[in-house]
Amino acid sequence: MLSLKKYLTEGLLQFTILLSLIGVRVDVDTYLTSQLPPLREIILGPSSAYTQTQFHNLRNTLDGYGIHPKSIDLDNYFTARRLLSQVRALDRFQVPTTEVNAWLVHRDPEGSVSGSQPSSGLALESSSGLQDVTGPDNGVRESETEQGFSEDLEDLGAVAPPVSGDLTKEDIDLIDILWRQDIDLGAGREVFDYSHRQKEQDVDKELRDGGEQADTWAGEGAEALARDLLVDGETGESFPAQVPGGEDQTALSLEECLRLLEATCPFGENAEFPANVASITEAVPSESEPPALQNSLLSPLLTGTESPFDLEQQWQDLMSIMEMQAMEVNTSASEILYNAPPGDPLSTNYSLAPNTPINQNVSLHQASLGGCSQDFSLFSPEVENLPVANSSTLLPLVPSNSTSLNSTFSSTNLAGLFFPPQLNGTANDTAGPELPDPLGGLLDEAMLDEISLMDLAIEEGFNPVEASQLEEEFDSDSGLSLDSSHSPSSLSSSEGSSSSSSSSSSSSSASSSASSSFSEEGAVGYSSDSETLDLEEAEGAVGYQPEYSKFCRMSYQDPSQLSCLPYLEHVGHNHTYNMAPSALDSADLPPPSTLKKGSKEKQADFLDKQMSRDEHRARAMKIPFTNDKIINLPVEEFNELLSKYQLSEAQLSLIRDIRRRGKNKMAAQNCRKRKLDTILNLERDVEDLQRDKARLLREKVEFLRSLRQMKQKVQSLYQEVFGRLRDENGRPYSPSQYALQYAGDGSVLLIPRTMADQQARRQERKPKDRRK
DNA sequence: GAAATGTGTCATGCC
DNA sequence: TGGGCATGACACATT
Repeated sequence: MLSLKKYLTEGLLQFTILLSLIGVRVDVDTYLTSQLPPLREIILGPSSAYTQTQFHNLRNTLDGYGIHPKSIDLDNYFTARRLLSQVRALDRFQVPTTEVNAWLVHRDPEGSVSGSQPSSGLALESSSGLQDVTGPDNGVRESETEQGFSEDLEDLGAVAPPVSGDLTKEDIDLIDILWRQDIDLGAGREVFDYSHRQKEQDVDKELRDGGEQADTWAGEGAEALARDLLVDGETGESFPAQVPGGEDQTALSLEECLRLLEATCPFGENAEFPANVASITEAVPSESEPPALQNSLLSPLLTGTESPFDLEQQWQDLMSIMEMQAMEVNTSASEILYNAPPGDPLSTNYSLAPNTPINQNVSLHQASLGGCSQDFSLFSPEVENLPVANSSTLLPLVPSNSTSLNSTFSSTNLAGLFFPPQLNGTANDTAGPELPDPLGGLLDEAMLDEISLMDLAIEEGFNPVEASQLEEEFDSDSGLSLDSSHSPSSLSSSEGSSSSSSSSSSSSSASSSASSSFSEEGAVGYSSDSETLDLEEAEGAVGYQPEYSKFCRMSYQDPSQLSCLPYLEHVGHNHTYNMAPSALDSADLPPPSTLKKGSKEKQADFLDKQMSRDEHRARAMKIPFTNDKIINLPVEEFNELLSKYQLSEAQLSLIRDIRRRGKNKMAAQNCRKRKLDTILNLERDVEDLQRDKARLLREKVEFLRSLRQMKQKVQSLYQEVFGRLRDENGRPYSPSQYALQYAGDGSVLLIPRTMADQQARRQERKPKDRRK
């Protein structure tokens, strides 16, 4: 999440500045797809909703087991997790909007990427920007890009005031947003102001001189904070007010980007994405074909038997494939994307789907890559030699009974999905448009299978947003509530409560909550009406040892660092699922040094606040053993323990309640943990299924391509054979009167066209009947 | 102040 | 039958 945040922020800022420099107003929110969190959240930090659930999600992941959420080792874990997810992401095809932006900015300088390169189909397969996003060297490139942005941003942060003089108001606003982000990360705007920081240090010095020993931690914390602010550990941003050469770098970066924009300006104005393929084809540098040749595009395979199609279903099929591409198309999918057969409308739509993230920035795409022609040039070179199957030329060539199909497809060029232009392009004049389709039935069957496959895929519709969110969840290292407790506000409030007497606001609130719960419990029959919270009395309880088991219960592995800090005492959530009580006990023991500092009263007050209600009750009832024992001892030992003491009925009742509640509490924790595990497992399963689905769809596309190639071969052979046939007079047969018929034994027969049509119709009915 | 989330507790059912 | 566990539901605290 942080990397996304950083990446988005940096990319958006730089890009918006560039656009604003050329007078284009940018509403950055519109560039965010639904799979990204709101811009505000990305810039200002994740919401609490995200931060709170991270513990469980991470802890419950396979490699997250054993790491306590409050453990400082979690940082290492998060780092490892992030790296792991980056590695895993290598086989994903995800095109966040801003990544496309970065690709654009970095494409042009390489020079004229163009859509006119003859071998771009292959060349771009290895070097196209989209491929870069997921390619093996993606990490390197991305990091380079990120670094570039980061440097620029650092410079912006460092020298923003002088630069902003030349910037527009929007630029300043964006820089302001960045500052706010830094503020959110703990660095105030004044951090950028050297004089202000100096002032702050002076104030700190004064405070230290004042000799506030109780605030030692705060002073050190503030000092450390001030030190840390120089380099933000979270984002890697540097905040120093002066960075040598920073201004030059910024200027260079802006200049470079301006150059890019100048180069792409003509396309940049064309912000509107072409709504259909027809408009795209206009942009394609297509070679004009003579009408005769275009007429030959019609395949004899395209007989009326292939219509009518369910157009809506076809469209849904395409959308499902596009969805797949948007959600999770891995490298091989992108390979398909750019290796698809010429004119493959699937591929065309991959690039042009209005719902894909790429198209959010389509104008930019066009800007730097020379318009949509790039999309076509990405395919195999053959397509460039073909007239892009303009439906308007295709339309009249199709047999009359399929006009409905083509009239609908005419605007979208979808017909090519099932009627490959490549196939059409190889047709010769002799075959002509009126050649029969001897394989019509067979291929129809295949098509029907395709469609049913697509149906299957559509029914499994999945949400790309979820996958990305899931990844973000796994990747996020901002979910530590410890972090939130480090905030200045919590620091100050906890300081106040810890340094004050037992009547401090926080302690009184804790006490009041405890006492209120007593009365509440009393109302439901617990024998705790007369319980008091008098600590002195409790300490005098028979055999009662003030246990530290719940002292600083928020801590875990390093109590000396994390526990017992005053600012942690209001962290309400425990997150100690599955922790053995003994582990909790040993881990929760406060270091002696901490105990030395406070007076007895403070300790008692603190203990009092940390104790659970049942501990309060046990203390009040003078229960002679610890709650841990009550809860965790086996039944036999527990009964033995009870028999050792002379306990009143009320005490026994309380002990049994404590045991019951304690057991139930652990059970509830386990139950919740199991729930979370189940959810995570389900998420993983969904991911796996989505991956399988994407793979199947890719395979289907491959099969379609193979089928198309087979059709082409068959068509070529058909035309060749038919063209060589001569009647007894040595004249070629007319394709309007005769057709070749493939027999079951492999022989080929020349039959009258009428007969062939009848057979074709018969074969058309067969699959329909089978469907019924 | 509302919503989301975490936690403790109770009731209930099952083993 | 009692103990323990699992879980839904609820209340409350916290964010």
